[in-house]
Amino acid sequence: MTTTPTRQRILDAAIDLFGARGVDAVSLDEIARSVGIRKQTVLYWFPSKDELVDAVLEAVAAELHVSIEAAIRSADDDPLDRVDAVIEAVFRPAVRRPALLGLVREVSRLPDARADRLRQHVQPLVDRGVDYLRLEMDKGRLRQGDPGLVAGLAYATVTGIATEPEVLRAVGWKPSLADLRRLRDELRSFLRAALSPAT
Amino acid sequence: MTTTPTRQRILDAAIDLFGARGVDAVSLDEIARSVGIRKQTVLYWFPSKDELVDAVLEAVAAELHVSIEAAIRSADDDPLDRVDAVIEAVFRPAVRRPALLGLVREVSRLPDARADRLRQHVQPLVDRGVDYLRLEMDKGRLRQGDPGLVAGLAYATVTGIATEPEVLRAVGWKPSLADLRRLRDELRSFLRAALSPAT
DNA sequence: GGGACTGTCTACCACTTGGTAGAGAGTTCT
DNA sequence: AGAACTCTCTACCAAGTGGTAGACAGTCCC
Repeated sequence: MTTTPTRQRILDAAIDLFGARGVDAVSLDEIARSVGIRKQTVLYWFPSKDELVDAVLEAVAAELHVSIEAAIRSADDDPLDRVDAVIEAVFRPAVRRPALLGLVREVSRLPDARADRLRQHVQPLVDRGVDYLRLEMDKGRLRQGDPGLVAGLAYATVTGIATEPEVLRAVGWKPSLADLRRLRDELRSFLRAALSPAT
Repeated sequence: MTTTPTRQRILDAAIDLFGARGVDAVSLDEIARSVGIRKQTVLYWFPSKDELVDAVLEAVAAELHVSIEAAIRSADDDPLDRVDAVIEAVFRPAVRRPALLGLVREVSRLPDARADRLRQHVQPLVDRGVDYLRLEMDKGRLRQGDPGLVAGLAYATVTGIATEPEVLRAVGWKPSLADLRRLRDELRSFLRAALSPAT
């Protein structure tokens, strides 16, 4: 039998639930129920809720890391094309699993200690991205600005739009495949315009 | 005596706590404690937690509405200047009270019924904004695009950056007054570039 | 003065939370 | 065969949740 092992099933369910409604609002009982086991089995695999949260965040970070890394490597030299590739890399898994980016947002309400630990994990990726932006700005292939803040703003745009379906509904957007494509294209134009060098 | 009335003090505390940590993670007991009263007094003013949440959301929506409305009226004709003014209008109250935009984000995890009600409340403002963008796009004073999605993206950028201090810390930003100004200026350039008509 | 009203409180209640203790069934090792 | 190990379970528990009932003091109106 190749049934997914219990641990992984718990992790999957936790990603979806935590991402959709927040860590605090989801109980171990609810996670267990959605997997079809008892809460105590959850606590067997993850000795406490805190450790489950850690494991979930690490898994998500790793998944996005791999996806982004691959996108950058396969894109060609132009920095705007690379930005496109990263958007694509973040968008695809997020569509398959809408809760994923919601989880990223959960980080901002984590206790400091855990947030620090997670940031250390992601910091090298961030630093490389920022260095890259600075380099391309110097070359004149991206609009001048503070590379760190520009990176933060681009990130905010992508995660913001992906995690606030309410906003999109307010402007008449529906979660269909066609509208999803429209959104992706518009996001691409938006960021290209925001990042293109002044003419 | 002109001490703030109890009801208002409860509302203020609830805005801060809900905004910082989410509606689900904050108990009535905690709100009461932070005001210096008992939970039952909270329940006297707001018959249930749900009604408190409603009141909090409505108060925040009203505050932002007024602030944005005033900013638009006082800005001059150029659409990019008006966008600047709106950013300023959203930024200033958000700095004075960091939890404010966090609360806006809470909307996306509200039960549908409540979210709908709140959206109805804000819909006219949104519609006017989108119509305005469309008009200026037609005049060629803003970059062409889907006005609704562009509005959503700009909104996502502003609220995203304001509600994710973790991200900013990762790129070396500190919550000082000088850095705050740098952030505001960078946000302004970013959105100007994203919205300016193609040359 | 006496009743109605207002605002805050204490005392509970049923329910849910994260977590502990340990039983019991299968499997693996020797 | 039997010991050790792995996994899932039932049975609890203390603490906290949103909410109800009603006592009590002060003020206002007649």
